[in-house]
Amino acid sequence: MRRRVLDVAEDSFQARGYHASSLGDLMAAAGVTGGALHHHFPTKKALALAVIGERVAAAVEKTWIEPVLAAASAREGVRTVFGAVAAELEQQGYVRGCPLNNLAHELSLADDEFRSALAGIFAGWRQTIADKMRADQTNGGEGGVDPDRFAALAVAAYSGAMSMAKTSQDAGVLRECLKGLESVQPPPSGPAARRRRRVLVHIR
Amino acid sequence: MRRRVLDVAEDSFQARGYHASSLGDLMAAAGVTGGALHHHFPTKKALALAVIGERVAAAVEKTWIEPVLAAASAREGVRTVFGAVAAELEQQGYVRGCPLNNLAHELSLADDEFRSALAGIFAGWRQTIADKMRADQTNGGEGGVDPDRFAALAVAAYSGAMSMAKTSQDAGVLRECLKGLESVQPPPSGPAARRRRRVLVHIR
DNA sequence: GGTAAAACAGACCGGTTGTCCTGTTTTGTC
DNA sequence: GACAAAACAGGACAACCGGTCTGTTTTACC
Repeated sequence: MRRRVLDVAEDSFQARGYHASSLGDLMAAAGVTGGALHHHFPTKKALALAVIGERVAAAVEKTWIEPVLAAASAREGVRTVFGAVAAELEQQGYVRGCPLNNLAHELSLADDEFRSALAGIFAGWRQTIADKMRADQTNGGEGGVDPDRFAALAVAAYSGAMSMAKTSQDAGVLRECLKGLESVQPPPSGPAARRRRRVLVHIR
Repeated sequence: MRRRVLDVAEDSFQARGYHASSLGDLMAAAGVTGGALHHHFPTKKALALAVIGERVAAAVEKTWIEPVLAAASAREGVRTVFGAVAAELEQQGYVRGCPLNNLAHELSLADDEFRSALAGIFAGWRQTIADKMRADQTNGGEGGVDPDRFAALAVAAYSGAMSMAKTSQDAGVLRECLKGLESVQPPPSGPAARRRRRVLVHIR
């Protein structure tokens, strides 16, 4: 029963947002009475906090963290996720946006508990990519590019691309941004640049 | 009077969002009676449409379009805007996010009129950067990088960085992403590059 | 300075929202 | 099978929301 409420809430929060999702609608959609809902989630805020902590975090984990960790490199992981998400969106024909971003925009200024919960997910997401790239570098690959910088850019590009994709209802911008991300190379400054590039070619 | 309402609405929509801004609050904050408000904006939706068309578009124009057009190059324009916004946010000590993005997330799935109005602003923004870079290229500068690709990435990176900055209440990620963007270089040409690219595509 | 339209005032209403409260049923445990 | 705790049912309610309505005042123009 608790799970049913969470399912419906997760879906409705993404499709309509937090404020536009009334508890009445959620109750009807989940087939749950007011008493039952209030038992598991005393307030609407508690419900949202649960959705963020249990569902949104899990979605990021499944969509991003796991594929990145499983990939051959950070770069490859980013490429894989962008491609997979773009393909999924194109197949389903509409774009509802990134659950994390959607809630982050609506809630992070409204309440500090919301904000820190969402910020934690963002931080973990970035750190996974950065750590992965650091591992790549100690393994001899991926010269020059700053891991934290790359991770921040990858997450920002994804989030921003999803915003535009949602607004234009067209996933094409995701592919555009991925191609742009592919062009992120270590800055060709000084003689070190040539060496780096050689290394990059080498390991492939 | 109409201007006063728009001022207050613009501010409240950015600080609290559309749904969380009640007309009662807006009336009180603007010192306007219900009748006056209803005279200028028959519905709340009409008010939001006016805010988007007159204020949000103008904000993007002033923050992005004008500086980019005035800059020596598209790249330089992007650099300038990122720096200026980061500096402004750091000075004021809090982050309310990008007005366009905030409303885009909350409204683009709710109503198609909202959606297309917001999508138009996004499109104009991207096109300005892309056109600027095309001009750079015909003037001999900026080789290799695809203008549309760069524009999409710049806008996405900015939007996404603002999302994270808003969620973490820290503008630092903006500077990180700018540094990442600086590393966007035309893909190295030559046999080595071609080989690498082939491998990358193959993996997908 | 008369007049029509626009601008504004302020009360009002139906509907909805989130929350709370009192019972009833189910579950787990000795 | 007694019994306490958790799970659930369902109504009640006070606050609030957006929208509408009827008047009054200001403005613009001939």
